[in-house]
Amino acid sequence: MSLAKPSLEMLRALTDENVLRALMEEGRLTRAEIAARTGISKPTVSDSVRRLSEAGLLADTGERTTGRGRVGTYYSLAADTGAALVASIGPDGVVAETVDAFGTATARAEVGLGRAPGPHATARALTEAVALVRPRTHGRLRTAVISAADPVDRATGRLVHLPDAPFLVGDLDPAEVLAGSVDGAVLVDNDINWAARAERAGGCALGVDDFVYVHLGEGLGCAVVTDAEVRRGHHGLAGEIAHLFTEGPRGRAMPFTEVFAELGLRRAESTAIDVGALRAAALGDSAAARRTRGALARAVGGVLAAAVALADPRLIVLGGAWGAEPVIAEAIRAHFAALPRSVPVAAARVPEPALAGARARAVEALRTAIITAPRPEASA
Amino acid sequence: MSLAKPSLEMLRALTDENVLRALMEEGRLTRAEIAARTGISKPTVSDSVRRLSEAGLLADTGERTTGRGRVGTYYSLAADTGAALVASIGPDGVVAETVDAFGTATARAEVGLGRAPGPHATARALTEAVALVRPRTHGRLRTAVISAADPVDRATGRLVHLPDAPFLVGDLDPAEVLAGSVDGAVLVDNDINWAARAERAGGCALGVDDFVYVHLGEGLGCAVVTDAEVRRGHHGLAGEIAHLFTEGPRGRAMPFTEVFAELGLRRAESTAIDVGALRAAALGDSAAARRTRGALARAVGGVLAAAVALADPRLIVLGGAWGAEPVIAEAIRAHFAALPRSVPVAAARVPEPALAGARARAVEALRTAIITAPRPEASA
DNA sequence: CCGTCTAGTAAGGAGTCCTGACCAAAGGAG
DNA sequence: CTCCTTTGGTCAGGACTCCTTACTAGACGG
Repeated sequence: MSLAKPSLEMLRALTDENVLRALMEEGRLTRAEIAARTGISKPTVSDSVRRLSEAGLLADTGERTTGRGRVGTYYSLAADTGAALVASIGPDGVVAETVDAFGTATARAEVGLGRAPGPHATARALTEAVALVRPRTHGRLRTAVISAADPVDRATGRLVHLPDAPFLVGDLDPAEVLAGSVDGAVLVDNDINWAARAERAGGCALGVDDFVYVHLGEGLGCAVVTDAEVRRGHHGLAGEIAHLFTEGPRGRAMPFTEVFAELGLRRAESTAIDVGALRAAALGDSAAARRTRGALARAVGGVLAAAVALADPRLIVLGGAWGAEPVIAEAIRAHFAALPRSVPVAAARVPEPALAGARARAVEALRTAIITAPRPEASA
Repeated sequence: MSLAKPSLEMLRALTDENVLRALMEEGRLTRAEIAARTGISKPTVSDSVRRLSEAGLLADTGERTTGRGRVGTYYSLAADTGAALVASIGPDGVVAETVDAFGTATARAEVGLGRAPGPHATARALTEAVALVRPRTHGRLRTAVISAADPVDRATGRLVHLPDAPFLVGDLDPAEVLAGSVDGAVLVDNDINWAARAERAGGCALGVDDFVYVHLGEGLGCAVVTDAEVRRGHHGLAGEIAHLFTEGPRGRAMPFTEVFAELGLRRAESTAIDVGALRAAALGDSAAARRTRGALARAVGGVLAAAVALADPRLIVLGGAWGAEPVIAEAIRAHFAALPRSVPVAAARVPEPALAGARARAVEALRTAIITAPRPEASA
C-alpha cells in the first residue's frame, strides 16, 4: 500500500541490480558491454562495477577481449556468491542438485529408498543427497527450493495428508531437515505445481498465462496457472482434486477418487491408484478396455469441466503416469471436445518436470538473495 | 522482464506521485503535512508542489491553517483533474455514477428499461444515464469502469453469450457505446467479479486474499479470488459455472444448470432460473420444501467442492437472490460442512456490491491516469 | 608505421534529495 | 500589551547520482 520513498540510494541500488542481472544472464561482460546491454552510461557502469567489486560480489575474471581496439577486462560474479539447493522428493527417493546464479547445475545426486519407504527414510535420503552435492559446490547454500510428491502446507512448508488421498512421501518437514545445511529460506511446493511452471517456461504451455495442468498418476492432482502464476490457494492445497464431484460409472455423481475405487483400480489397502492395473484394464482394443477408457474419460471430463468453469484456461495439459498415455489421453480429449466449453488439450513434455520447475525458481531466488543481500558500507 | 533503468527523472516522478497520492487520500494538506505524511523533506515537497501547481494538477485552495504557528496554505488537486464514470448494467436498467479522484461520488443516475429489455434499449439507457451525470461533474471523464450482468470477454470488453446460460443483458459492447463520452480506457467486467472485490474491500471477506464468491440468482456464477486478486482467466470467463458437473436429483452427475431444469425451476423458454418459483418450492417447512432444499444443497455442494479443490479458498461467500436467503444458505452450509474438505461459509453483505466494487476500481484507475498523464515540460 | 577502432577514464555539469539554519506570523502566558 | 513558543515555509550548502563530452590507452589492419 505505502509507496516507496524516493532516494538517491534507491537509484544506486537499481543501477547495481541492473549490472548484476546483466552479468547473471550473460556470464561475463566488459564494462562497455554492460553499458550497451543496460542502456546505462559507461562511467556509471564503471562506478557500479567498482562498488560491487569492493563489496566482493564481482571479480575480474582475468580474461581480456581480443580484436580491434583497446583490450577490455571481463567481469563476472565472484566465485563465492554461493549456490542454491534444488531437491525433488518422491516415494522412491530423492534427487538433489545445486545450481549457481547463472542457472548452471553444479552437482547432482540421486538417493533411492529401495524397500524402506516412509518419512524417516526420506529425511535420511534428503540429508544424504545434500551431503553428496554439498562438497561439489562453491560457497554456501543461500536458499533451497524443494519439490515434494504430496500436498504442501503453504504457511509451514510441511507435507500434509488429505483424507482419501494417498500420502506418498509421508509426514515430513523439509525445512527442518535442511535447517543445518541451508542458510536462507527454504521454499517447498507440490511437484505438480513445479511441473506446471516447467511446462510454462519451456514445454507445451510455453508462455501461456492461463492454463491448468492435470496430473494423473498414482495420485491425482492439478496445478492452476492464472495470470502467469501458479495459484496455491490459502493453505497451498489448490489443485487437490480427489474430492471434486464428477461423473462416475453409470452416470452417478461421486468424488473423483471414488471413481477408481468403483472401477477396482486402487492398490490394496490404499487410496493410491494402481497404475499397472489401470493400464492393464484400459489399454488395448477389447470392448472392456474401451468401456474402461470411456469411464475414465467421463470422470476426467468432469474434472476438466470444473477447471474450465472456475479457471477459464487457454489450454489444458495432461501429465502423469497414465494421463500422458496416448490412448487414454486421446479418449479424454475426444470426450472433452464434445462438452460445451472445451479448450485445447496438450500432453506434458518436459523431462523431470518437477525438478526443472524447482530449479528455475531456485535460480530466481538465489539471484534475488544476491542482489538484496546487505552490503558492507563503502567507508574505506 | 527487463529492469527499469535508473534515472533522476524517475526519482522526481516518484516524489510527485507520493505528493499526489497523499493529497488524493487526504483531500487537502499543507506542504508541511505532506512532508510529515510521506517522510519526504520539506524543501523537496515544496519543489514538487511548485512543479505540480505549474502543471495545473494542484492548486492552493485558499484555505489557511489556524492555530499556533505560521499560517499554512492548503493545497488540493486542481478542480479540473477530471472524473471517472462507473456504471452497472443489468437486465432491468442502468445505474451510472461519476467519481472524482478522492473517491467521492459526484453524480448518480438510474435509468430503468421498463417493458423493453434487450441490448439496444440497454445501450440507449446507458447513453442516457451518462448524459444525466455528465453535466453534474467537473472536467472530462478520463476513464470508465463498467459492471455487466453477463459474462465479459476479457480481450474485447464485449458481453458474450455462453451455451445454456441466460443472456440477461444481451449482445453489447459498452466501450463502443461510451466511445464519444469517455476519453480514456473503458474497463468492463462481470458484476459478480466486482461484487467479490467489494466484499474483499469492506464486506464479509474483508482483507481475505483467497476466497470464492458464489452468486446464486437468475444466473449462476462465481468469482475466484486468489492472492488478493480476482482471477478472470484467459477469456475472462472464469467463474462461469453453468456447466460444472455436480450432483443432481437422485444422485446423478449433471451440469449445474441442468439441475434446475430437472427440478422445474427454470423460467419458460429460457435457461434463467425462476427465482420466484424456486423460493416457492424451497422455502417453508413442508417435506417437499425440505426435499427441494436438500437437492439444491447437494448441487451447490458439488460446486463448492470443486471450488475448494481447485482454488483452496479460506472462505466461501454466498450471494445472489436466493443464495443469500438464510434458510437456503443454511441448508447449503450444513450439507457442505459434512464434506471432507469444508471451509467457512459467509453471506455477502455489501449493498449494491457490483457498483461498489466497480467504483473502487474506477477511483484507482482515475488516480493512476492523473499520476501517469504526460505533463507539460517545465520550460518557462 | 600510421590510421582506425574500441575500452575505459576524466572533467564538468545538471539534477535530486537532504540537513540545518533561518524567517514569518499567530496563539498563549504573564 | 509584550514576549515566548510554536509551526509553516524558505534559503543555503552539501552530498550524491547520473549524464555528456572529450580524452587516453592500446591493439589490429593495411
